[in-house]
Amino acid sequence: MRKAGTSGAITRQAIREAAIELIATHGFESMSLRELAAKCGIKAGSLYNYFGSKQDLLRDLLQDVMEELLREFDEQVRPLEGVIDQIRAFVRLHILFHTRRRMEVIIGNTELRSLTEENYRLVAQLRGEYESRLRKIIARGIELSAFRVPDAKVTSFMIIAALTGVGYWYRPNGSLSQRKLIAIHEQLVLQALGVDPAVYSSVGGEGESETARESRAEPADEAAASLR
Amino acid sequence: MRKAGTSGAITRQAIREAAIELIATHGFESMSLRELAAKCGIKAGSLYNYFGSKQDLLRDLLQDVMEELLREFDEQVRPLEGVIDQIRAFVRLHILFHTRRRMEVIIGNTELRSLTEENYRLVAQLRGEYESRLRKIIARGIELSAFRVPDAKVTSFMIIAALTGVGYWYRPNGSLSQRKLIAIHEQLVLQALGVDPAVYSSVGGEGESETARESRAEPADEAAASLR
Amino acid sequence: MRKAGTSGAITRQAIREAAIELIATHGFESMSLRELAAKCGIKAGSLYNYFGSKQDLLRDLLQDVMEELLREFDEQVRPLEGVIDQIRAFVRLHILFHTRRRMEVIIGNTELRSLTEENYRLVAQLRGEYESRLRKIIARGIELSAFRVPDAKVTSFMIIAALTGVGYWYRPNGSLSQRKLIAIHEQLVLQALGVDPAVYSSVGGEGESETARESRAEPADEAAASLR
Amino acid sequence: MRKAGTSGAITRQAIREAAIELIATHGFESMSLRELAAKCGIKAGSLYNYFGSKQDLLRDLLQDVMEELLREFDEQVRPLEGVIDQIRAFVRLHILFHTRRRMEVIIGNTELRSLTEENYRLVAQLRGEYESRLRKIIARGIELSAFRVPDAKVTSFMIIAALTGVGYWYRPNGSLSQRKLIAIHEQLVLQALGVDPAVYSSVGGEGESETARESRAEPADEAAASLR
DNA sequence: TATGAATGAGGATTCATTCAT
DNA sequence: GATGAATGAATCCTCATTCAT
Repeated sequence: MRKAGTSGAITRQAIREAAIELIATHGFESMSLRELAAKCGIKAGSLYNYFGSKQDLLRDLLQDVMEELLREFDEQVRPLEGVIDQIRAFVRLHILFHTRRRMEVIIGNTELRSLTEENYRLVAQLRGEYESRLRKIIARGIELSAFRVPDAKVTSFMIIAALTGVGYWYRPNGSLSQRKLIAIHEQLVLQALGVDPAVYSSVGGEGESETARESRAEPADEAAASLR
Repeated sequence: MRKAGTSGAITRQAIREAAIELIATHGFESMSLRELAAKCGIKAGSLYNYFGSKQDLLRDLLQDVMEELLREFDEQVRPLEGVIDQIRAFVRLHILFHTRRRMEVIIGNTELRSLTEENYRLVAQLRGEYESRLRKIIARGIELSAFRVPDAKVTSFMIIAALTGVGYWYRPNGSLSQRKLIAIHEQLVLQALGVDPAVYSSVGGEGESETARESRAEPADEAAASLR
Repeated sequence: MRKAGTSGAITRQAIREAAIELIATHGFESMSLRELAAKCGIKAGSLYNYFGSKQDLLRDLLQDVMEELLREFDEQVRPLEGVIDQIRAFVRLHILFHTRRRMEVIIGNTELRSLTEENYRLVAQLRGEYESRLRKIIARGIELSAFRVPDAKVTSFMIIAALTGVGYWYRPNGSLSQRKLIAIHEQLVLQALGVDPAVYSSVGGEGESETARESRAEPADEAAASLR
Repeated sequence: MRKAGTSGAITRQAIREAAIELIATHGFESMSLRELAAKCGIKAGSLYNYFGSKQDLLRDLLQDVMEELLREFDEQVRPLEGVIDQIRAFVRLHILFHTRRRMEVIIGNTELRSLTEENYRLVAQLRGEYESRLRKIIARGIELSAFRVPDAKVTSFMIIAALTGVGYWYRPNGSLSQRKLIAIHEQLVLQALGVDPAVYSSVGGEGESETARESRAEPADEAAASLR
């Protein structure tokens, strides 16, 4: 039977959003399809008009988020000239993305293990691609003597881990603005890369560091690896 | 009936180790008690001689690992005098702990959401304690003008996230030794804190930075947030 | 919406043929209407333009095949004079029908249990009719001393079972021609009825028995009660 | 929880018997495990203490019945000397087995299609073995000129089909005794094989044919391919 | 201590069927 | 005639847990 006034496209979007929230908070295995369906106002069986299996749903979510992240990288980071500007743009992109779509990103980190072997490879390849792009920037910065770090690969892992962590404790309505958040992490990352403060502070402008020092940020008391 | 030669203590230890491995690789919800029991050579029902419920088992694991981590912090970091030495010791402790007991640590990050409300509070409090200790070091470093970072809290989160990431890609038999791993991260963290290289390199000694630069590290190709 | 160029009659025939094949190979309960629809190039819901329910479809198939069989009996067997000629014609009819329409016939044997009580009675009555006609021939042959068997009813069941079995192992492109198949079974059935070989061999002509003895038949290795 | 006084062995046997009856009457696909469990006085989940899957249960039943049939063949038919005595013993064995264990035998014929490919091969091999043994007797009889039939393989299929049919219409409490049933089929089969009546009637003794002719057998009105 | 047998609740998934469009 | 979207009931199966033995 078909409810009057419903459209497939609307239901599809509702499923996507409900799934993201449920998986991010309870975990993929803990999310029952009954629960998901209820959140969308349909019955469990009807979900199968929209995906082939629970596993397919997860794969779609993880793949989509990574492809979107790569697309934004290509738009916002790749075209820039200097490595310092690229790192700045990367920090900005990563943090904005991880706060704007934090639930999807958490799923992307936490639920990899719930993918089948084949789907895992598919998504891991995209994640590898992202890390690889950062690594190339760092490697170039080392060659140009702009950065002073011993290992591009380990450094790229470290930066991604550091920035990704933000998504776990950031609260949308907290007192720490995204602008300040980005400014703080630009400084931390550039310092970690061994960039001379004289160089980067003159570029960033806007006096974020002073502002940030005054900020009365109230992030979560612990940086849990899960939502609550 | 009791199998000859088995002692409760041995079985208890076997359960602990098997559970850590299963949870780290498959996730807590995905680990069935039948599977766990089979790995220990007993039947599912017998597990209940060793714990009250699956939830209890998880709480015990998460609590134990955090208490041990705090104990090591008290021994190895707190007694030191200078904030730079303390940070160095912290990096060393955190990385050694996260590579030595990486599976327990992964569980500690990933399975928080599977704890009941009450157990979550208990474990979160311990994790908060750990982060708070690092934050105090950073705050003191800022006051002493040894560190140049805008926000102690955000910085502590960032450092913990950065170092914790190591546990996800580190492979015990990889070509990157623990010593080098620590050296690299000491440099990255101290730089991030804005410490003058002239200061810390004279202290570290042992020439890690040169060595590390030559290292042919082969960590995993992607830094997945799960074991495989 | 209506696809251009499709006509209801064509779709109706496609459904019939697809259903016969699917039921014969997978069984009625195992055939899903989605599967059936897909085989016909339509969607499941559209099937209901052609039948009232899955049960109706089954009843139609089983009823049609039995009515056709009875019609052919009336044309090819009933008009003959001698009981031996009638048995010969019966064997020929039954085998031709069971090889030509073997899938429908298999359904007729196997899926009776999937009929509702009411539909079962309807189809069983037709099947009883068919057996009853053979029984009457046999009974008349016993009276005329043409046949020497102890029980007409049991004998009729036995002959039908024997001949029906052919449909399960016969392969359309096997090396055993329908003509030989019929000749062999004519001999077996007439012998079973106790007919004097001197009598029937003179009638049959065409020298099948010699030919048949030379045949290099390769039927399936086992006579399974299902298609594969 | 364990009900006081229950034993696994008893439940196992109850499951076997209930499954045979349900599958024979409703079909394998139509038998729900809830229904099966209810018939055994347990809950559906408990069935899995006794088999790995519904498919395993079916395979076990089909395999067991064929292995038992082959065992009885080895005991009762193979040791005999003359081919006529062997055929007699075969008819007796087959009919006794197919009336005594008729429900298992029906499953064996009807549910082959519900086996997975692998299990099908396993059971089909046993069925092929049984047919092959009969074929060898017939082939020897042809060589010895004891039988006059054109094709040993087709004849073996025909005889098995003819005798197997009995299981479908035989009613345990009908007026046709097993002794008479066997006598009738001995006659039909030996006649079909072209054995001279003078030969076999002198051997069989006991005057079954007269007795049988008087019998007022009331088998089912139609010989359905399923139980009702 | 350990086990085998049981439970009851819940899991994902499939299905025939309906009906507004 | 055909479809896409929905339903509700049913499917097999798995699970943590219990308890008499």
